[in-house]
Amino acid sequence: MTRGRPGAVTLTDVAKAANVHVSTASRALDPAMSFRISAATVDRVTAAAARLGYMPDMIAQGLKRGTTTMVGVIVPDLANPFFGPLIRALSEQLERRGFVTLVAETLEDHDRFERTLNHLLGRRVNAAVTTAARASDRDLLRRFAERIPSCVLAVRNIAGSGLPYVIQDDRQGGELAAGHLTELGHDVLAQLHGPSDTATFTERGEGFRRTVGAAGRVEVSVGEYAEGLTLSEGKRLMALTLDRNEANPPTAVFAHADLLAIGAIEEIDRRGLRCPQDISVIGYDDAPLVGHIQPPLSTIALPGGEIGRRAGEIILQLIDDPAAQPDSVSLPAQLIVRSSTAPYDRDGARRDRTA
Amino acid sequence: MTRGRPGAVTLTDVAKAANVHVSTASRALDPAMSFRISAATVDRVTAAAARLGYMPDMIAQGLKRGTTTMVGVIVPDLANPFFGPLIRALSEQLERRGFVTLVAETLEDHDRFERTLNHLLGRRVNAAVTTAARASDRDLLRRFAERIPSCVLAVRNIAGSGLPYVIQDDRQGGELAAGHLTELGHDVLAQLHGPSDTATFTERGEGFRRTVGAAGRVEVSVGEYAEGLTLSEGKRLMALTLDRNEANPPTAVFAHADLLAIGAIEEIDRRGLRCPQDISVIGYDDAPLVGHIQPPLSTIALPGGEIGRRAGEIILQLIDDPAAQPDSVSLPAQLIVRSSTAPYDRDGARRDRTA
DNA sequence: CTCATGTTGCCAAACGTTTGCACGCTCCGG
DNA sequence: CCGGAGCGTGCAAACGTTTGGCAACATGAG
Repeated sequence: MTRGRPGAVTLTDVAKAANVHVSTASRALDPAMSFRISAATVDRVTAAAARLGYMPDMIAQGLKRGTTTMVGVIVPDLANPFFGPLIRALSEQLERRGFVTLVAETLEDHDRFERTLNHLLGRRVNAAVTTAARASDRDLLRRFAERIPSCVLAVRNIAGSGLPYVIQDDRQGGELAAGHLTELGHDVLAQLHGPSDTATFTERGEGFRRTVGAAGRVEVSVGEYAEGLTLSEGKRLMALTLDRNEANPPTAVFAHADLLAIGAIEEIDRRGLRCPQDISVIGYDDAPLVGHIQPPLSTIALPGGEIGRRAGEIILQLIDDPAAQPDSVSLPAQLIVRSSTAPYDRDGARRDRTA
Repeated sequence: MTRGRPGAVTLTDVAKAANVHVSTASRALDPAMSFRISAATVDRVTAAAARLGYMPDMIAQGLKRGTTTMVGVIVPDLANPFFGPLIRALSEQLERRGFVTLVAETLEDHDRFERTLNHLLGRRVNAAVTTAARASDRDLLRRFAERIPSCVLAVRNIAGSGLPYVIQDDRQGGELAAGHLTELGHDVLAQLHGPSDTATFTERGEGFRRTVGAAGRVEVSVGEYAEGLTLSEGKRLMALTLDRNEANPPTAVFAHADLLAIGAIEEIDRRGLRCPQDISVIGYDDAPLVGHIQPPLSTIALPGGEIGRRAGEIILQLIDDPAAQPDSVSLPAQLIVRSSTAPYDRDGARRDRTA
């Protein structure tokens, strides 16, 4: 016995009402098939369907057609405002073609990532885009990609996965951040590093480190990574950075995410220091609202909407032609200077230190 | 012919590998049914399933069982950071029981809301929670609720829908805002009103208006509503409020959402006025980060996470027992005073006005 | 009048599961 | 030794669709 929704009107009901066979009804309602059916019949069926309020059962349809018109999107953290615009752009893009979006969160946890992937697999999604992949997920991802018609990586690329991606040039982002800070005259800098094991962040880190080195400045490091892109991790890392470098404190820090940056500023405030006068902080993402925080955050713009949109395009392209080899895209990074970064004030700093 | 995923291993494959009938395999793998099957067989089937990497097809399962273990969640605007924590709490709650979350966005648009509902209906979701319902959606919602086993309204209640809800006492929220502002000595106040036709906002408006009236203060109104909870709408409404009340400008405004408040502050800045010295602004939601903006936003806390969690609980309760009459909940509002509201400075204001 | 041709709609199988029913076996008491 | 109980398993129908194949019928040409 089935627990079918009471009152659910099925195609059979429509067919009966229109006095045709269910298969005829099916074809009449399918624009791609209705050419085989006489106009009169099509009208009759359409009318009956409308009258009864027929609504195709996507589940049955999915079973038969092998396509569920669902796409999964995996993000690390739904509470990070950066992902809102990304998800929106993506689902807007897909909705136009009748696809619906399944969102899931990993919280940077490998097991959780795997569970999520399995979930999507079991639900036979037609496509998936993940913004949460880490290097250790590579094999997982490959097995996964074999069984999902189209997968794309967004924001975070995984080398050797063979999957198309839509990312930003993270190295360039790191370089931009470093360039900005060194131009402001900062001599000792630090990074608040995003989760290890993720190309996105190692690239940012690399780009930054090299540029700082090339400029003859010094980077102090605590060798710790954020475990998530959250305020509290930002505070923690900032505290660590300050505590472990009392002898030679950095005057500028590059946080790999806006949320980390804001947490860092909070910690700076808590210690009675000021941003940007005592310490400049630059973030990454240009998430919504960060231009309004105190102080308005300088950051590297990572255009979530654009990324979502492009990822959607690739998905669609792949769905139309599974054999297509879509071009991956790497967007240029863009520096946004606001007020959380300021020139290094040698005298001001000295004054504070001796006060 | 089917376009089934290549390499998808089905229950039939498992059964074959374990030398049992497919029905036996099905039972062996279902904890609720496996008591009818001998331990040896269960082991054999489980082993085979593991070996082959079997993964049940939720689509087929959904078709047969009439349950898809999907729940839809409808929000007005994914770019509003308020909803992140809500969605997270909800999906965390549901994930534990194997449900997966479908998110959709309405952008405050009735047609879009209807399309979304139909989508969810067609996909046979087991439950839905909407945070985007408006009064004009009531009938739609009722028809919908008849066909979805469990529906709950979150954040926004719809009178007469008969659906359980998880909201906040919005009237009290409005009262709190008004109380705070009048206590600070403001004599002429204004509201930046959320979308019309939505109880949530009319309640907030009512609560505010009455309290202001009871305190003998005056509320100037532009009779316009925000069309969405966005920065730009906040700017627009604030500009309107200032332009139309040049003779008697408000010194304090109550925005029905943090995003509106931030937009308002932006407009205030743009005009060379200062918040809170010239105009106090209080928001609503206590969305992530608003405590960090400039100036730190006073607001009424609307606990998204808590609401999501409670909505999840109700959903689960309803799923376990469709006849249950779950208790709706109305959370108390809480005033969060930060720095965007300040005492009315008669002299300062007069000085500015005559300057 | 017949036959090729084309149109229209019906039949039935299939997608991968679940589940009521019945079958066959073992065991045990009478 | 028979009969029923009880257990484990297999059979087949069903969930709501889609679709290849075919039957039925009409049309027009030879």
